Amino acid sequence: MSHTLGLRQAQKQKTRQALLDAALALLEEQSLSSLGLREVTRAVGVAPTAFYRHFRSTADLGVALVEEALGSLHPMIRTIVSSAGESDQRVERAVDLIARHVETHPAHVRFIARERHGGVQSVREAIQDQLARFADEVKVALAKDPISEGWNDDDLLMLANLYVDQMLITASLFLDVLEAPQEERRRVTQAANRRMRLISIGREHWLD
Amino acid sequence: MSHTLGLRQAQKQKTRQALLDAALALLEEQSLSSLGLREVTRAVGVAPTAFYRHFRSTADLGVALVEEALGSLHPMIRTIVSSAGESDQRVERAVDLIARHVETHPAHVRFIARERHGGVQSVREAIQDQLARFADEVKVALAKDPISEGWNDDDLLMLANLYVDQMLITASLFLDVLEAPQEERRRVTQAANRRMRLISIGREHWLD
DNA sequence: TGTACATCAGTGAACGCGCGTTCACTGATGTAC
DNA sequence: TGTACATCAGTGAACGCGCGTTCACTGATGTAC
Repeated sequence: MSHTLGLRQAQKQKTRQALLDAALALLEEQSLSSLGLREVTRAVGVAPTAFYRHFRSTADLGVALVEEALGSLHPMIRTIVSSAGESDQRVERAVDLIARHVETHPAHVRFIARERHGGVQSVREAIQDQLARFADEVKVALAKDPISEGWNDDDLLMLANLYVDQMLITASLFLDVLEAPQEERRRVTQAANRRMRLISIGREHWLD
Repeated sequence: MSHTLGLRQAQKQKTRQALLDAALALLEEQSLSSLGLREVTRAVGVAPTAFYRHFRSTADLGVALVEEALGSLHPMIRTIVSSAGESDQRVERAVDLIARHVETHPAHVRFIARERHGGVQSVREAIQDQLARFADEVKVALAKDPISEGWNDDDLLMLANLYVDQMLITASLFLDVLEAPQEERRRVTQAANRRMRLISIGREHWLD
């Protein structure tokens, strides 16, 4: 028999998740630095004091949201960078994966885009940490690619960071057209594809 | 004789500018959506009610800050894109200009990076508007460059947007190392140069 | 299985505080003659 | 130049409100025997 959580622990997790979910929803229309603890508990339907059983502050909750939002991205990153095939097809597949992720996790993406340069230091740092990890993962994957033969470490990391930033920019562009007609979303997709393709071309001729 | 402002108008402008300056300073450590009108007037040394003589709300003040911050960038953009010479030298000059701008206007740069995806809609829109104008300026300049022969309009705009985003990312990287030892700032400069160079290379081979 | 005690997630009252906004005001500046 | 009146940037008191945090509490869940 596996060790299940126990009623008390399970209920606690449920409340904690409800607080995270409510906060994420409230953060669609404001920044973390203006999010109130009472707002969050009100949305969940618990007493304000219950908040302290789970988080020290809204900044602390924000750090937890970073883990939630960017933790779920690791698998996607891996899928993208390990994808095989012709260059243009890989680009299209990557952009498509990003578009799908934005459609399924819009609030997470908005949160990261907003708080990456936001007003709460601990959250900014948590995001930078995770993005640095992504860049490292991407770098390792790039190093394995035959195209990268002869590349030095600094250049690989540079390209990895460029890809990560590009991924975030692309995600944020898709966010802006989430509710827009398909025609406009198509235009964003094509612009994103072209951007990525230009970077790929630069990559292919880097050592010329 | 030119028409000077009159004592009353001049004093009003001075107070208004003091409010903008105080707000910009306060925004180094928080987001606009949590900036209080009383905070700003307290920092300036006027009564809270004086605020309303100049702005309807802090969001309104934010829009004014966008004009101030991005208005001052137009000349820099023009200098960068109209610069002549060998590709690598142009890249270095551009990165250097960005670094200098960040050193002389750190608070403006931070404000734009923070509020570009921040929690106040009217400010986000004002920033997107100005960035779209930048992209258009850059596009026009790119079109004049012989390298762009054979490029279609969509691709020119794509590249212009890529440059504008890259400029902001670079500026934000310099912001993070403003207080760091010169060695680290040098590393950021070189990484930024490499990024821009890779994009240049992609540009040169776009029509291959 | 039953009992006695410990734990602890969530409660609810209370606090002092700073907020945005209103209002009637003051007094220096501007204008008309 | 002087006078009488209008304008309006900035004032200061007052308001109702929601905030974060404290505290002692309750009662369901967990544990030891």
